[in-house]
Parts: sequence; structure tokens; C-alpha cells
Amino acid sequence: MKDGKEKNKENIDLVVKFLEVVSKKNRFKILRLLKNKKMCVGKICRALKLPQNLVSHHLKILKNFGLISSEREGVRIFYRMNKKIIRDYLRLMDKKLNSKL
Amino acid sequence: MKDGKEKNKENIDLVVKFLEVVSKKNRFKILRLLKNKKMCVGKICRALKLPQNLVSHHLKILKNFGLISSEREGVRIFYRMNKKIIRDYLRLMDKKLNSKL
DNA sequence: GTAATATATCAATGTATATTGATATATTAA
DNA sequence: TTAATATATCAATATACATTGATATATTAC
Repeated sequence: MKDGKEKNKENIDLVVKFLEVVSKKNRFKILRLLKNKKMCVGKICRALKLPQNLVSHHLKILKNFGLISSEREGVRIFYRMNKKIIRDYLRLMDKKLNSKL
Repeated sequence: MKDGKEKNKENIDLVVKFLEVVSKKNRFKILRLLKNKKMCVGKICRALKLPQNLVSHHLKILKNFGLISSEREGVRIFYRMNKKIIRDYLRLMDKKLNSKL
């Protein structure tokens, strides 16, 4: 079992990794688009006026980190935000930077 | 007066800029050190095992963005976190990524 | 099967910026 | 005013990674 310091270190690495992922403007915008609705790649491209390969690239990063999920519907692949996970990260950030303890 | 879209764009730029600033591990650690106490540069260097010029560099970025403040005490300069500002950014992030609206 | 559409992957490039090393500035003490 | 300490700045390098262009893969319709 880990001691407190190691646990803390892991948490910091995790929060910082989260921040790295969402601190890119295009990824942040994609996340916001997916906040309340699922969208296919093409629609995201059109909404943000970004080329398809770039959007796919960012979607992959967001998905690898667990912030979004995807499901195929015929020829399209729809993405949606993993709201609970986002909430957990926001809470962790708050704990690290804002909590009294 | 700005319309809603412009206001929103500014907010996104601001949040993303905040995320850029805090998404670097060393800066994040510095912020955490300053969460509950003021510290001089040398002490921050020793605490994080980082060279002085690098710490000064990161402090400057954090200060320019308004996340920390400084005051000289004799030969030393003490830094502290601007907690209210941090809280405001955390709230803004929550609004953008987590609020129901 | 082939064509058409949607998405993903790969290699190359460009850009931002973290880090380092050397040096400059400011304050205090003698 | 000189020495010692603390901090900041500047130039150079290294590195991460967003972006782009070209191409590959997967699904559906014919």
C-alpha cells in the first residue's frame, strides 16, 4: 500500500495530465460541443471549421484519456462526453488548488 | 455592448489561457506550495529541487496571469497565491464543462 | 465486386515554450 | 564601497505537440 506522499504525487500527475489534455483550445471546444449532445466527426468539423484529420486526432487524445466515448451508427461514429469523469477531474482540481486542507 | 457569442468566445480564450498556465507540472506544484503560505523564491527552489532561474521564470508567468502576488521583505521576495482569482477560474471551468445549461 | 462516404493513421513541418547557462540587478551588512 | 545573498533577465537549446497533406481503412449502397 502506498504512503500518502506517493498517492499525492500520482494525483498531481493525473491532474496535470488532465490539464494538458484540455488546455488546447480546439480540444476544449470539442469537449464543449459534446457536453450536451453526441456528435459525429463530420459535424464537429463543420461546427468548428477544422479539417477532419485534425478533429480525429484530437478526438483520439480525448478518448484515450477517457474524457469522451464513441459508438458507431452505420457509417458514422458518434462521440459523447463522459460527464462523470469530467466532474471527477474538476473536483480533483478544486481539491488540489482550492480546498482548505 | 458585446453579443452573447463574443462574450462566450472571450471566456473560452480566458479559460484556455488559464489551463495553459497551470497545465505545466512545475507551475502546478508552485501553485500548490503557495496555497496556504507565502514563500520566498529560494525556499520554493529547495522544496521542488529546481534551479532558481527556472523557478523565477515560472513565478513570472504565474504572476503575469494574476494567479500569484509578491512582496519584498528585505532581501527576499515572498510570493502567495491569489486564492479568490483561482477560485473564480475554477468556477468558470466548471461552468464551461459541467454546468447543466 | 465497385463507388461513395466517413473516419483514422502516418510522416513531415512548424511553433510554442520549458529548460539551461551565463549574467545582471537589487538589497543588506561590514 | 565592497562583499554576500537573493532574485531576475537574456540568449541558446531542447522538446513537446498542434497542424497539415497524403493515404489507408471501414461501412453502406449499387
